[in-house]
Amino acid sequence: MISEVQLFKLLSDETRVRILMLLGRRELCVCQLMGVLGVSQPLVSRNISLLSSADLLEERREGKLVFYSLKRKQSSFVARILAVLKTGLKNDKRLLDDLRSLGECYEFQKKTGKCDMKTFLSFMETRRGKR
Amino acid sequence: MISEVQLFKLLSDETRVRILMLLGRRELCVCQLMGVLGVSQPLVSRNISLLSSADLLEERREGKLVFYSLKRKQSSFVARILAVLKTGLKNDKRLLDDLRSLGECYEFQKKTGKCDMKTFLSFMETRRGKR
DNA sequence: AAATCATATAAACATATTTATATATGATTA
DNA sequence: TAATCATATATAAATATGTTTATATGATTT
Repeated sequence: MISEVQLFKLLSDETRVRILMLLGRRELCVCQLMGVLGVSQPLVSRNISLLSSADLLEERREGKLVFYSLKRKQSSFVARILAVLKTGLKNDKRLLDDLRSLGECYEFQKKTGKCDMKTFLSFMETRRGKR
Repeated sequence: MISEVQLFKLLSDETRVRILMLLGRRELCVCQLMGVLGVSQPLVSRNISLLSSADLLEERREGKLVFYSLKRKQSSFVARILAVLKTGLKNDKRLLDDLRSLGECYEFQKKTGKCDMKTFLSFMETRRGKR
């Protein structure tokens, strides 16, 4: 029962759920998550580390960047819970907003060709300001 | 997203999960839960109250006893998560043990004809001692 | 090699949660 | 109505968690 309860503990934080849902779509580095979520870098790193400890994530290094994504192969329990969660959040306002930000972030990257944290963050700031 | 995260928060405690799984089988009063779980009365009451606040339980008064059970009609999200959880815990040692205790508790009640907290608890104690 | 950048970790603090202890409520029975 | 029983709640102590600030690491570029 411990592992099941442990999973729920991880899912009982909004930031982590948002991260999981984003990483389920596409791999992202910490700075991109910062931009999309609008939270501090240590907070992203900390939560990533918690999720990693539970073996939920995969990581891939590319130069200085570390790209994280949701592990494809999960235990059936984890897979089922995440599937239910994904369905349950299909129309969640906050998550839809995150996904939109993710799209914009992706466009911005394609345009600038790199993941420059500073410019990226300031871009996300102005975008956020527009709402 | 708040309600989903809130549900996970409730499920991130072993005592509450055990209570939920038991109440999914059969309605139980606080003193029976105490006996089966082997935890204090205020702890049972507190967790029952948390679960009730989230509208997960039904209650039925019968004299001094209050019988709780898992609400039949749940939101589809809650229903799905609980279903996955139940499946995931099908072979959980602790839960199997609880269910066995529940059976014995039920037998004891049928025999004595009432839910007498004192005698019931001491009965469960001796039972627990035997292992 | 020095400077810079992305990420990780540590330390400190605030807040929340769990649990136990003590007490209150509300129903029943003597 | 006094006593007892089942349950609820208030309080307090212990523990855990989330978040920020500051610092460290490890890689890259100049």
